[in-house]
Amino acid sequence: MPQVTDATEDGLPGALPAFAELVLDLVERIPPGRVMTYGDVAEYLDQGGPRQVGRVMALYGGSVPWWRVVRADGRLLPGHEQRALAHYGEEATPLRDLADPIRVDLRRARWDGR
DNA sequence: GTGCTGACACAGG
DNA sequence: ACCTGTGCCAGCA
Repeated sequence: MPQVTDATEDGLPGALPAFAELVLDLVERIPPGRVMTYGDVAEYLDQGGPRQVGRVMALYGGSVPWWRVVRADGRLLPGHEQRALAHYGEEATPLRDLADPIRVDLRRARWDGR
């Protein structure tokens, strides 16, 4: 059926919470070389908060370009820096440093959905 | 219903 | 650069 099932009801197995769907959809459409902060994602969706976004990413982030979602400081996910750095190299994401805590240059890489 | 947890943000030290 | 406390909201035992 061409109709889109409302995933708000998690009665079906494999169905994700509505908020999770929104977050994943948004993250998936972040263009290469760009990033969004957790707070930005929540603000863009106009619901939930940074923590909820983080939780969704922790659970389902494995299916989306999670490296395009960083902290407000531009810092990467602890433990995944190496992984994200490899992607940044491919997507030419502007970085601020390479020695100290690897940080993204939000000044240029921040994506606001436009 | 309560309480803890979490891939956060911000302010202070 | 680091850690701590507080506020925020959703999911789960």
